[in-house]
Amino acid sequence: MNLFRYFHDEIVAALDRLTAAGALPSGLDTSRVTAEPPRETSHGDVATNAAMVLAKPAGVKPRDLAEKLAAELRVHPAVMAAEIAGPGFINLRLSDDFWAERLGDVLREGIGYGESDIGHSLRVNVEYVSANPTGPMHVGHARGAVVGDALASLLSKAGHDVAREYYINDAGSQVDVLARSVHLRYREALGEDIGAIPEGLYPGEYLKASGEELARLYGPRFQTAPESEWLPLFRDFAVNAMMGMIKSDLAALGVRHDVFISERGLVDAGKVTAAEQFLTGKELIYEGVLEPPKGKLPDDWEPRPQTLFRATQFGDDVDRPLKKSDGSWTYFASDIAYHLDKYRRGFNVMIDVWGADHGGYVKRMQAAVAAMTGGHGALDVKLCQMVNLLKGGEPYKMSKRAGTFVTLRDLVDAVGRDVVRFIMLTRKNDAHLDFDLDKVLEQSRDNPVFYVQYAHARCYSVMRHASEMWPEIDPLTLVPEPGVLRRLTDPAELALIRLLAGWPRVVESAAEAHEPHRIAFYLYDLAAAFHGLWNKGKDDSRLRFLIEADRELSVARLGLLRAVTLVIASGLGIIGVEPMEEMR
RNA sequence: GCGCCCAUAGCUCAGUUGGAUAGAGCACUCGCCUUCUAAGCGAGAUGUCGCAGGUUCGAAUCCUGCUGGGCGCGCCA
Repeated sequence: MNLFRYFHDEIVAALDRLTAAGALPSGLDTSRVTAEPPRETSHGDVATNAAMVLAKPAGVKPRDLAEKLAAELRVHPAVMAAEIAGPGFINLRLSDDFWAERLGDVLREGIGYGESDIGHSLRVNVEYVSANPTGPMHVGHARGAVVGDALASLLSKAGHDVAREYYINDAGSQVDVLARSVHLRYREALGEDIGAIPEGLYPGEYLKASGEELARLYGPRFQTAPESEWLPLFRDFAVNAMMGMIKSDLAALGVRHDVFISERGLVDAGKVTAAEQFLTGKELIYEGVLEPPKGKLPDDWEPRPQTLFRATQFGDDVDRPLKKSDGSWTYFASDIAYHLDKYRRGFNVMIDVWGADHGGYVKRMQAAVAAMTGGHGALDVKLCQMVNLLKGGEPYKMSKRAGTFVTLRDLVDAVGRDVVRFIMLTRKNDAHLDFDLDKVLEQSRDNPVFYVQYAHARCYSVMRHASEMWPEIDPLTLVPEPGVLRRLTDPAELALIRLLAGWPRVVESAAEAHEPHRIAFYLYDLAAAFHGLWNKGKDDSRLRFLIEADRELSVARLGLLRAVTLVIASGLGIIGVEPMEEMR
């Protein structure tokens, strides 16, 4: 239950009653009425702007409307007080019983607490990673991988039917370069001295294994053969090998995809041609010559007729080419086909997670989606900014001399999957992220991964103690009676309950905004509130969780602890991090 | 030159889709602390929300124009 959604509905119902009683004119638009947590907790539990938003259309003064609405809301059994404040806010204070019931919700619903149906099982397609199959993934890919994976989990939790996709760019010239690079390694494996890797080919050592494998499979058969005889064969082999490596790296990060779509597969199936014909049928394609970019003219620029898509009709700055001069499709053309394919597979909502260096590509893709779906499909692109690797506060130098760079696998091996995943969500996706290899392993409050994990582990520690103290109690399945939970009356305890009760709203709003980082920030806040309560117990022994002389109060507090573990585990589940029960 | 993203406390960043007196951590100052798990706790101070206009009951948030930084700009993906 999202209690703010609940009270929003209660407020609208109260307004309807006022309308029915003739106190308000009929036909008021209540779409701008909100029910939110007040910024200042001292203002109460739920604040609504209803009186301010409706005063003008209703032709009454905000405070007069607020008085009537507040009186109506006070009738609600959970509303202890409805106060009018500021320019016309109504602040609701909810009863302790109400909060005890919300805590009961957490305990009854367990790990599923916070799940929502706002997605209405609508299908959403999240495409992420989609790294070129030409080499191992680097640190930058890790961010997109985590953001996409967590976003997919988040949308799922919010009630969407989510597909996680990876688009394999295996049709462009880059994979031909890959094939040639592997052919060189193949000759090397056959005993040739290949010398330095020529400019323009991939120099990485990781291609040696593929070269050796091909040498075993084919012997010297293609050693001096013309390119046309081996290129497709070597290309497919190498792409497969690279995808195997990428999938294994992703598995190390705990990132998974439901579907892998091959660009070449789309081309071979004629889907790019079909997309072009579809757009041609809408008269959105023409042969034309583009203006050169102003200010910065490429050296070899010359006017050239091209097959262009009328992107400008859909908000882009210029029309965009679909074909290269050799007649093959541009990446854009096959990406249009890919997104049309997604749409035809039933995804009206598409989310792509890209690196920020692809930012200039967003408008044309959205233009294409708008054109192909007649405005019925929506594409949201999440651009992930760069990750700066640091060590001890200093930039972490990659060793170019050795030809190595920091791969995703290196990173996971160095600090662990869970750390990588959590840290990647400690900034919103469009902000630069500093990743300090030392700091993320620190055991301190500055390290959010540790701080959240430690809160979870501390709860388990107390629950273990409780089992020793009262062997008949199972803290892991405990659901205390409402009357017992009502014994939680300390302001710090109630604040923690309020935070827990806010979890469903966090899930919903983060899902609506497509912003998984909000989950990480919420978990940090929750951990801080829990640690704060713990620390109060140091000063005041009456606030310790377990009080041997008061079993009932201890049971209530064990319920609170269990709720904390459930919500933390639920949030970490979205991020893809394993909650720890012990941190020794 | 054009487009997109960003600009919030000394530092690193949140800011609930337009709400009330803009928050947290670090650093700083002053106290306390040897534990239900140690990786500390409490209190204090900190702002031209880049600048200038506009929209309205109300703007860090939306619009316009500047300034500064990042990314991109026809056959790479």
